[in-house]
This record gives sequence, C-alpha cells and structure tokens, in this order.
Amino acid sequence: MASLGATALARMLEIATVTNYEARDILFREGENAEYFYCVLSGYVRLFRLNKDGREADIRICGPGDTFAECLLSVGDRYLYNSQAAETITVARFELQKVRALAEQESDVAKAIIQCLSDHLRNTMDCIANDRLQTAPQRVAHYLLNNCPVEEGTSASIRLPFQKSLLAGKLGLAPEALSRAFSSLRRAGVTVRGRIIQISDISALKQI
Amino acid sequence: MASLGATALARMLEIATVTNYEARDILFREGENAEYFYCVLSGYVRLFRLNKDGREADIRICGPGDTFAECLLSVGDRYLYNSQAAETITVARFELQKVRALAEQESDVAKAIIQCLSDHLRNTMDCIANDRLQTAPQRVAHYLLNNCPVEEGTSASIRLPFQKSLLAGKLGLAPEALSRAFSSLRRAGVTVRGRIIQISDISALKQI
DNA sequence: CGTGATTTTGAGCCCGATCAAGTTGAGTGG
DNA sequence: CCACTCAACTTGATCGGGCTCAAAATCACG
Repeated sequence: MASLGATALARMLEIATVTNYEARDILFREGENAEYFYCVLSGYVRLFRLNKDGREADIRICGPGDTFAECLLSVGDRYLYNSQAAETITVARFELQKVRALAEQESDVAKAIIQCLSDHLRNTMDCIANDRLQTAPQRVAHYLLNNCPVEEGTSASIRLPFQKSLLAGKLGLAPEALSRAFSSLRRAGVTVRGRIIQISDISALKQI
Repeated sequence: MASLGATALARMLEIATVTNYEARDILFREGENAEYFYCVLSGYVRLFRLNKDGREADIRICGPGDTFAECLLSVGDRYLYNSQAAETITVARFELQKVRALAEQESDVAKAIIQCLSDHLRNTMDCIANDRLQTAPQRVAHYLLNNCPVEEGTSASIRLPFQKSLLAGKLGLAPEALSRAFSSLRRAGVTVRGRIIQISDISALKQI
C-alpha cells in the first residue's frame, strides 16, 4: 500500500470497504465463494484449515498491515482456508474483480501486488523450513529474535501482541508445547510474565 | 509463460539463457548474491535449507515448467535457500534486473509474475496445512490422489517422476517414513513396485 | 472477591526420526 | 549372460519430541 503512487492509491481507497468484527467471528470459510481480499487495519486474524476430524491448524496469523486472500487475485473463485477474528478487529475489504481491473490499468497496483505476494511467499517458505528443521524451543527463540526491538545489546524485552495460544498456532505448536518451550528457555535467560517476555542474553538465545 | 502475449514472450526469450546441470550439482546456495531466477525445462530441482547441525529440509521440488527464486523479483539480493539438481537437468535462467525492467514495460509480464507467485503461495500454504494436519500415510495418499491421471474410475496407476527419497523430502518425511507409509497403504489397495504404483480403489484412498 | 478463560504442569502415548542391517535394483565390465 | 558394485530402498529396533487428556494454577475483569 505504502508504495502506491497518488492516483493508484486514490483508486484503491475508492473501492475499499472498512468493516469491524468481534472476537471469534468468522470472516469466511474454506470453499465459500470468494468475492474480496482483505487488509487488516487493527487486531489479528487467524487463517486456518480443518482436517476431516475437525482438528484446526493455523496457516497464518495476520496483523495490522497484512493482507490475505490475495492469492485469489489471479485465478480462483473459492476461499482456500477459514479466517477468524482473534479479537475485535477492523479490516478493509476489496472486491477481487475491481482490483483485477485496476491492476491492469495502474502498473503501480500490479507492482504492489507482486511485492505483497513475494513477501508472503517468503514468509510461508520460511515457515515450512522452520517447521521441518526446528524444535519447539528453537521456533520460539527464533520468533523472539525476529521480534526484538533492537538487534544490538545483550538484553531486551518484548510484549506479545496477542494471546499465547495464538502464538502457539502460528508456530505450529499446541499451547502446551509453547508453554513447555518457554520454560525450557528459562535456562537461556528468558523470563515470561504474562505477555511480557524478558531476554537477558540475546546472543545466548541465538545459540539455541 | 504460456499466458504471455507474442511481444512479451519474445522479449522474455531474448534474455533467457539455457543451462544444463548434472545430478547433485548445486545451482546456488542460501545467502549468495542473487542474479537470476530460474525456470525448469527438464528434470527436477530440489530447494532446501540447512539447520545449524547441517541437517537438510526440502522446501520445494520443482519440475518442468516450475520457476524458482522468483520471490526475489520485487526485493532481495540474496538467495533464500539452496538449490540442487536431483538429476541431469536443463533450466532457463533470467537476470532479475532485466525481468524487473521488463515487468514495468510489459503488463503481460507483470501479470504472469502475479500468476506464478499466486500459484506458489497457494502450494506453499497447502504444504503447511498438510504438514500440520496430516500423518505420513495421509500425505502419501493425498499426493497419489493429486497425481492420478483420472479423477474417475476405481483403479489407477502412477509412475513416480523421481526417486522415492525425493518424494519423501517433498512430503517432509524421512525416506524410511515414506517407505512405511507405502506399506501401511497396502491395506488400502496400494501396490508399489519400483517407481510404479498401482491403486486398486481410489475411493478407499480418499477415506484415509 | 468471585468467575470464567487462559496458561501451566503432569502423565502417558504415538508418530516419525535415527541408526543399523539387510534387500532390492540399476548400471558396468568381464 | 552373468557376476560385481554401488546406490536406493526396505525393515527392524530404539528413542525422543510433541500431542492428548486431565487437573491445578494463574490471570483478566467485573
């Protein structure tokens, strides 16, 4: 969005609809007719799939600034996963049809879509690699390091932007496994109190 | 590629370089300076990452028609993973710089990039969901069903296009786990002889 | 201070990784 | 055509990480 030129931006805003949802509201379900793609303005959205036993697995957690369902822009008329508000949220909604047309005319829009898809593809590939290579404590350490306000210094403090159960899903873990991972990181100088996480030795965390 | 107009196609072919590699050759490594993105013409390419112990995990297996490293088109000057020829292969190579310039001018090229990124993103998200929801036999069943020549009929036969160890990596399994998954599918009517796989009852496989 | 949701802790279990043989298979040279 | 060789695959045994279920503890909030 930020990269759009003035006219392109104006035309995108023209077709945007802002909507609010309450915690646990379903925005759309897998297989439903897809009309819109979304951009999160505030709060967090959970994208997940179900297996045939009804077990849920998170595919992605979207926060402010993130878009989702944009992979339907080129082809596809069905949503590929379920999406649910993790809390009270505000999202902007764009009709796929209109954005497709706009991308044809405004090369800025096409470029922004490419940027956005690339970023997601990167994150998603990282996610696969992490799932396949790292243990639970390593994933948590990795998450903490990626969300450290500063790269430098020995200690840091992070406030989780959402519930731990949501973080667990994001990392592909059961909530219990996340909890145990945190307690196993205590020996590496990680202290958890509610949503506040203290890291006493950043370089020690990198060794995990 | 197939969707490009005549002039766009010509300009892409103009900047393409065709190269061959032998089995196990490394095309590029994670962290190296990225100059090209690739399109597989024949054979299979393995994209993988290493953890700090040197264990490898496949992120994607690319076959004829697949492109890789295209997520570097918008930003990024380093490869994000290692790529290795799984056998004797032929690939086309495109300079990122030139394709970026071309995408600006030819909207067909931009559209093709969007298409291609969307497809990958979809596949990659599917991969995460499968990793998190399905057991080994379910993943194998899923793969077989997705690669059945026909949707209809009760029985089918598939010839794997690559080694089983490559399939194992693609599905996020150790080769031993793939082998055990196949043998556990025997009771569902799956017979394996070399690379040839016979499925006696497609609908039974869907139940797995 | 009470209530319900969230998180932590414990115990048991299962899936898949790993290591170590064995077996099959493909390609090579006699 | 057959033995040889090396790689690929299978099978067995063991191990460990993370899931599940259950219960206790903590937290958020009225």
